[in-house]
Amino acid sequence: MEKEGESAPGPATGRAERPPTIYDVARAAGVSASTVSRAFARPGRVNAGTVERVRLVAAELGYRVNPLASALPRGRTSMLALVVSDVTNPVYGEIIRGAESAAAEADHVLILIDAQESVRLERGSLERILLGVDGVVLAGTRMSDSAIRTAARRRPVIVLNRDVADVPGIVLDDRHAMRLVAEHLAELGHRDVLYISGPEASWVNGMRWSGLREAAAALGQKVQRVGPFVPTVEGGRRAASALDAGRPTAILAYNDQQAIGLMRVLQSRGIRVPHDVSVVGFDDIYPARIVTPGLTTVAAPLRAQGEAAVTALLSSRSTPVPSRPMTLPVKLIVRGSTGRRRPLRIPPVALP
Amino acid sequence: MEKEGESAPGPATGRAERPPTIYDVARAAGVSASTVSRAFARPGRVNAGTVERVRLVAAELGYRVNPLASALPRGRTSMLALVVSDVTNPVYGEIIRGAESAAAEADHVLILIDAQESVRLERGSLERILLGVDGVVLAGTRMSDSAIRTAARRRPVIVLNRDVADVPGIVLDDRHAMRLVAEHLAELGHRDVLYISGPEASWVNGMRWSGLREAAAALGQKVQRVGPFVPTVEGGRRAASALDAGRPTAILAYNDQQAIGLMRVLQSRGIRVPHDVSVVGFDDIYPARIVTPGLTTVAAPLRAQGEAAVTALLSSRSTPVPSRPMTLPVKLIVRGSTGRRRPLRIPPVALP
DNA sequence: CGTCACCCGGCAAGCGGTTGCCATCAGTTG
DNA sequence: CAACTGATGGCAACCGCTTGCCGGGTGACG
Repeated sequence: MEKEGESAPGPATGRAERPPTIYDVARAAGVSASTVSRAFARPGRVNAGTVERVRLVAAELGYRVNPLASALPRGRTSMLALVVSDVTNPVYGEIIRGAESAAAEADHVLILIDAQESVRLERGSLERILLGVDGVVLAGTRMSDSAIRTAARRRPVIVLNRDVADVPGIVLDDRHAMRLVAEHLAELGHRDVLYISGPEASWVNGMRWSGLREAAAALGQKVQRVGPFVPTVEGGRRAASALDAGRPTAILAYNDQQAIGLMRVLQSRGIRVPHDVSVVGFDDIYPARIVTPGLTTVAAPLRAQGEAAVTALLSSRSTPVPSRPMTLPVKLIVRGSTGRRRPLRIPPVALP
Repeated sequence: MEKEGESAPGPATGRAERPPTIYDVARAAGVSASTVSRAFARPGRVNAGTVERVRLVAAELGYRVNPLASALPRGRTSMLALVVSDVTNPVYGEIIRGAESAAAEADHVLILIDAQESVRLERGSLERILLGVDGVVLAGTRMSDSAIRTAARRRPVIVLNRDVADVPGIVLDDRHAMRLVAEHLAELGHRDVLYISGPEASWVNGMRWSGLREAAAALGQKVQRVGPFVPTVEGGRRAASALDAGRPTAILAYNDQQAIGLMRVLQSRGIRVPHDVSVVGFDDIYPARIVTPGLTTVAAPLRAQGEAAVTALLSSRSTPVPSRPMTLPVKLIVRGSTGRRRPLRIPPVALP
């Protein structure tokens, strides 16, 4: 692709003209179309000299193999899809990166679909491209288990952070994460923890809540939860209004976005973090380290998750579906938003 | 390997089996394949009752039109590509949203390509999908003008924030933006402004710098610039080391990411923003409003830009290429990072 | 010098839809 | 009642590329 036969015959800069096909190249090179095809698809099958000649002529003509046409008989497109529930969520940035690089390495292109938090849109887009790709990674999908299974029956699918029967998945060790959080808070003296729920349809939300309860129970902490709230900064802001409930000294949000939104409202109300209340997030997205104070949060190996997803997808043609999803490790990143427990004084607040 | 002519509209949850084609549906519905094709592609062309019957049978069989197969003879895939230089940059979030919704409205799917700041990857991916989509939006591309033109010759292309001859583009009113910034700073008494450069290859970087110089000259301000620095938070951090140069009382960064990185370093050095120095960004990405102090920045109509790009792309088949790129308006969002000029005292700093 | 295993290029049958063109057929029109 | 028209469905030729199969040409081997 660096040679780039820029010397295209059609100097017109307007719209596309009919691009050359293998037949055009074949004629110009004095060989048959099959030879041209082979020269590109399986060079070893053709005499080296012929390959070179064909390639040369092709370059002169500005020929490129038409991916659609070649995908049809082959049955494979060399394209993978990554469906995310919301591209504007920084969590996906790293996942995308990981997936993209693994795909590139395997000589596939990764196409990204943004569901914009809409199940309808998600299903629609998925439906449209499903047959056009070699496999799909579902990240943060809002679709039902059965819808996911239906898709998985038609093309290899791998789900992130969710356990769908018969569909391979990659999840985080939420249970362990919750233990880390509970222990950290316990060490700081916190005995009342509030959990801010994410979407009800979220599998991880359930995992985190039950993991937190379990860990807290083992440490003698009391936990409560409020929600659900949307997994965005705005959701965190809204959650602030539920704070009087339970008088927690520490709050764990479903994700960093919520935690950040929450902190902002608290601070604007004069409630100091972590002096008056500690806040913990989940994901360790970039903004978590630029807010003041820095957000204590659970770091997930997002990039690795993206890579693993694509790798698993590509190997799934040969490997049988493992019955249990792959679990990735997490760690706690302690920053400024958590501190020693203080006498509580959170006044009831209401949204403006 | 999938000949396996087993019976089975099989409920198996394994890998994909050979999906039904229009021929299968045709046989089951007692019509010809063309009728099935038309029942989906142009329902008006077939008797309403027949359409319904075909659709019913198709649903039972689980038939879906194969997008690849239908795209081949039609020459159109109903897919548009949006190539961004770096998905993790929040700027693109809104652009993607806008593009996505405009595409969805036109019944197209938007596929996203992340160039990961790599020209090689960008060209490679573009090359791979160019013939597989109906058009491409290039956002923040690092490719050369000639490479862009070459692509534009093969498929409709539209560039964002760049003016490439013969290729339609959508840019922001950088000149006006710079005037707004200069005036705002002038009102606050600033007479020395430092511009932090973005990538040299960036067209907008040049536009902004010249726009700033022009506006500043008209207001009797002195401007200097340092750089280039990468357009990320990290780039902003690095730029902090160049601050002693020129002793500015106000700094304009290439984008918000840099501005944020810069602010963080300044603050960690005990330099107060805006008390000691004012900072202005560009783009108005989400983090700009969650940092402390809030970042004064130029707001670009990103979403509208994404929408306009797709709209222009879809209509480009009929409309000739406008000689001048479309220009979108901008406005200045004043937050806490800019304030009245104070007696200067920025000590030289060096990176750790 | 006859055989045989390769090497190589060509032929042609698809892959799954789309669509121009034609044949029907029923309903109109004069 | 004949000529005419519009609605429908089928036929078959692609779209551009892949690939199983075939056969001529060669060098190696016996």
